[in-house]
Amino acid sequence: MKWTNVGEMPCSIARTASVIGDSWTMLILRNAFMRIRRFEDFQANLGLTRHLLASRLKRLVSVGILSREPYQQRPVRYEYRLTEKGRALYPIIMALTAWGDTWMDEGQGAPLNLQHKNCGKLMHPVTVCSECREPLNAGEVTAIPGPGLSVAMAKKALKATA
Amino acid sequence: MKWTNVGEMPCSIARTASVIGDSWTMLILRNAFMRIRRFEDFQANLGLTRHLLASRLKRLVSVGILSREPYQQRPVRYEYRLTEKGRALYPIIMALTAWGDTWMDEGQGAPLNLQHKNCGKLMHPVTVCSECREPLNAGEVTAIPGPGLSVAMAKKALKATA
DNA sequence: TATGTTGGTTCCTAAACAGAACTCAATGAA
DNA sequence: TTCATTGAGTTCTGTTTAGGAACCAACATA
Repeated sequence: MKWTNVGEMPCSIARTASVIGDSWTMLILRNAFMRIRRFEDFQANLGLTRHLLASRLKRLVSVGILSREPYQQRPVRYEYRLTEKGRALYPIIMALTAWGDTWMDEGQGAPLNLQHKNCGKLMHPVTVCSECREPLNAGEVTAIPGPGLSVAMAKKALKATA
Repeated sequence: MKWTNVGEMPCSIARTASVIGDSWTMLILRNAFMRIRRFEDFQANLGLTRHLLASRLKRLVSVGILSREPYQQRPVRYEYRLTEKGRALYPIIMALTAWGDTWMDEGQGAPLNLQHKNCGKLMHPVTVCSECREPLNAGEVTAIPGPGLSVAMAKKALKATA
């Protein structure tokens, strides 16, 4: 299967990965969350090729994660900002950070400590159940077919008939 | 910069992305969390090339996210299981799922609903502050240089001198 | 007029990927 | 005994994508 088709799978992880699963894309987003907005700044910070940066930014704009807006006229220059959809990726960024801090620190502690502005304390992100607020662990969650799945199945059946 | 060097950046997201940032890798891990363990099953489920699957599994084993263990002798056959380090990726998988459910459902609702075994309710994962337990949003967290950063900086300085 | 800034694009080469076939060892069935 | 099957890969052959560097366009500054 080509990577291009993965986004069509009836799986939220596949769909998410099809959009941000690319390696550089995650780092671009991390920089976006750190208030980096301009082409040159992304490039300088990440050191990826300009070519690749241009293509990734274009894709993120096309899926609505970033918006491209002029910040000056004459000459007109654009900057890339997270949209609401983009800002909603924050828990993913947090989860990546937390895992890296714990498991990839090479025994030297986290490169960055996190402080929650609201409560003022040094913290780390925790993923909890929306209902009982207990932390979630692997194996504690059951997946039940949802509305999006039956739609996808119906589509697939239709395709097979045609 | 080559993608290979990204893992050396003093950034937990870069380090995490260097390991699981690859598109197929995330889907392999999702399957691993769904109790898929064997080469053929991964391949049938994901439809990626055998070549690529082999290389991704090898990498995941080498970084300690999966372990490769024989499940039978004569002929000896191996299966891939999440290690503790691998199971710790669960919040990332959850965060990806939650975002996909909300933003990539194509208006048809989530493909899968999630039920928390412990409390029995349909739920979605929420990322909260470990200290005050409030949900975290973009812009509410400040990053402060941590121990891992100074170590990385010192190393870099040393390299530049040499 | 020369130089710099920003945000890209073009070109060439090197690496990675998709798809299919092939290997190998052990079993099972005819 | 011979043939087919299973599981876990590896090899082969194009096609895509990535990396690196140079180039372009529109203005601004000296």
